[in-house]
Amino acid sequence: MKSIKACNLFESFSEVELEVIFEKYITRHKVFARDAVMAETGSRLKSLMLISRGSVRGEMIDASGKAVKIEDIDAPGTVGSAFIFGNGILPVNVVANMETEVMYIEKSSLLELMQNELRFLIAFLDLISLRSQNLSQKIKFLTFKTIKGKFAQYILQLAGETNKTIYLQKSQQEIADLFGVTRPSLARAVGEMSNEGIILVKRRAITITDRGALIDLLS
Amino acid sequence: MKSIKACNLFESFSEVELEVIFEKYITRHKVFARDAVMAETGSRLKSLMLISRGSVRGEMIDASGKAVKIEDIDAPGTVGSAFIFGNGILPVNVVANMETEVMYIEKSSLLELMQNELRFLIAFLDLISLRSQNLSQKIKFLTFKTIKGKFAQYILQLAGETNKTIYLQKSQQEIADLFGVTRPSLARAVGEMSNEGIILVKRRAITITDRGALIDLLS
DNA sequence: TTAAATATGTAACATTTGTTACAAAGTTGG
DNA sequence: CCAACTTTGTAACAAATGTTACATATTTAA
Repeated sequence: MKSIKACNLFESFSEVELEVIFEKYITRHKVFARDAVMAETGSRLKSLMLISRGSVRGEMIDASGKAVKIEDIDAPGTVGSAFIFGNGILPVNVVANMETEVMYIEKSSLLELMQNELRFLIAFLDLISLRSQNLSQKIKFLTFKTIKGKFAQYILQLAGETNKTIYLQKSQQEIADLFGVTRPSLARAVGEMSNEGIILVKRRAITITDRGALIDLLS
Repeated sequence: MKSIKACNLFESFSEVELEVIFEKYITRHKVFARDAVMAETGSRLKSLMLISRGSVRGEMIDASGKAVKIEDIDAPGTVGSAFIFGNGILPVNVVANMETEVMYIEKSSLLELMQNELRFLIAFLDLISLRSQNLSQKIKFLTFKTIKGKFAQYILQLAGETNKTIYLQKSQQEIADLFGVTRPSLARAVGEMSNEGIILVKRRAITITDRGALIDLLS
């Protein structure tokens, strides 16, 4: 119960209200083992999945059968909010990263809740809107043409307006995966930016020495 | 009136019903000249914009001030459906591609309509969900590594399991934008696939001659 | 119908990124 | 402390994509 309250969807509801909602609308829940496929690409979603414990990933499968991770969603979170409406077709496989517990709310129940509870309507609209906004941000990021541009964007974002020195929290490999590039290519780009005097690199500590040049790399 | 009916949002409503909605909720409208900025990055949206005539584009401005077109929205369409909720901050400049007429519906009116009219609620959820799904698809294409792979994915999806010949509904430039590549690069990739005997290209008509090779390109 | 605008096909060359391989620097567990 | 492992730095070469330019085909508008 605490776990679904933690989902943004329900944060405005009291314990008592949640009790009622839970009784009325959460008709089933399920526990999946690590690496279990919880929902398959191409299937039609009939219920929203509330992740109350654990973590899942969305994987896209290309026609050759290779899996590509698109995103992770950890508890407490929701899966499928943007796919239960529209055409309803799930574009990813949803796979459990670890033992994961899921509660289901039927689409009809969602509509009922939205019509009866303005708070829920607003929370749901906020949820899918935020998701949309995150996707937009990700596209902006993927659209940066060069690796240097991506890295410039990345460290400028970490540094904010004023900071000069930041410490990378991810390994080169993880950052490369985030950018959709290879690790040596990222290392080379960082090395060149260092040689050009734009940044000062000491392993994971990055000092910005020429913010203007970094900004130029964005365009 | 006809023009707002054409928006998916209102297609289930009769002329008479629309008349009432129009009177009650459309409190202002405005005409913008070509290249006029209709809404600015960072502003807080208070109303949904219904494009009843013309065409607009969303432009992102990077830190160096350069504009990058993210998408076009033609009449009849809506602007801001995914940004009026969530944090409410518009991430793009909305600019008129030509003389464009816009009608506004306040956020509060939207909520009222959604609570009172199930058809409208579903139409709005469908609208923002479809948008989300389009963004997901774009990310999918941006993530495929080679242009040939992207194009293979694209036409396999259009062709389905059985079709051999498809007709591209978008121009090379539009497809290139979707992929995040340049138009000549896309043309070259398509030309090479044609030379390799994988597909047969006659302008926008594409015939799949070697489905196996297409699938190999995905990995 | 014709001129203008738009879309497509193609080419040469520059740039960026991938691939592969290895060395050096750091980290971890015994 | 040491050995095994991981992460980072670097290089040479291959492959993919971008850039620029122009010709040709098609569509649109006058």
